[in-house]
Amino acid sequence: MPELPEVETTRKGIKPYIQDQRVTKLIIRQPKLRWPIPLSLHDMQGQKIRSVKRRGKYLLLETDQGTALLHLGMSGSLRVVDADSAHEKHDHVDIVFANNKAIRLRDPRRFGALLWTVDDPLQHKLIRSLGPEPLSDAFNADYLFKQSRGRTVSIKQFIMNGHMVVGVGNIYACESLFKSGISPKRSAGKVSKKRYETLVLMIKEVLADAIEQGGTTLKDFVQAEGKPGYFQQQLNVYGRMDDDCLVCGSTIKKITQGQRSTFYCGTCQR
DNA sequence: CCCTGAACCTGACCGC
DNA sequence: TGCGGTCAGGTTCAGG
Repeated sequence: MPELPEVETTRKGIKPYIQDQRVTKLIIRQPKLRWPIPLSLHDMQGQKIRSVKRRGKYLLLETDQGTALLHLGMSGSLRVVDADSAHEKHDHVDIVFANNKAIRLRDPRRFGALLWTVDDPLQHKLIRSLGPEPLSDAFNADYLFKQSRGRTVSIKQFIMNGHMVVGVGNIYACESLFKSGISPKRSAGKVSKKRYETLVLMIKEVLADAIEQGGTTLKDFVQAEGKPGYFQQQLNVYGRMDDDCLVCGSTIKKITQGQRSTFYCGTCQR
């Protein structure tokens, strides 16, 4: 489910409820996520949330004693609920706060993660080697062009690689390439500098627009307060196989790249 | 280092 | 209604 805009939407949604709030209780109904939830996470109890940050698709809940790292995987969502409200299937964790609110992690497929680190979270193994934030100045055409030289992978898989740039998942990779007029099949190493200029701009534009719209709700993404996102109304190619291209009218195609579906317009994208 | 494909897991949907 | 196959918004890891 969640790419960067959905995670950022979630971050913004939970922050007002938990910033400076003290964790009173941790309820772990299912510890088996991508990795087991560590017992040390209980050290979070009694701590105040000092900041609610995001790095790539990871949420960082910082306290004085350590930081919770939270990833939503493919099917995860976080909602703010009343602490005593009834949980449903796949509601694996509640982090309960002194204000009687809780953030509740639901993740049917359990590809998400919830970890605890007492060290600098940015130096954590999973975070350390991540590429730049797509909306930062560090993510620019010079950088991406240099990284791409000599690489034979498709441009689509290249921009989805979190070590190159974080946060660009399957939907927004497809959409950014469409807006850039670049074929998803082209080798990353053969894309010109000029086209990387465009691509970087389009990635930034698509992600920023999606954040403004509260993310994309395909089936079950919800914001922290339970509302869906609205960016799906602006999708040009994702999920539109056999539909007409909104720009040129030709038929949108679907192929598989790196075990993921890619949607594109063979006329607009070269 | 680079690339590819398996693995992790559940649920929805489709065709028979 | 049931059954099997396919697909799904992510990422790590093993092997070549």
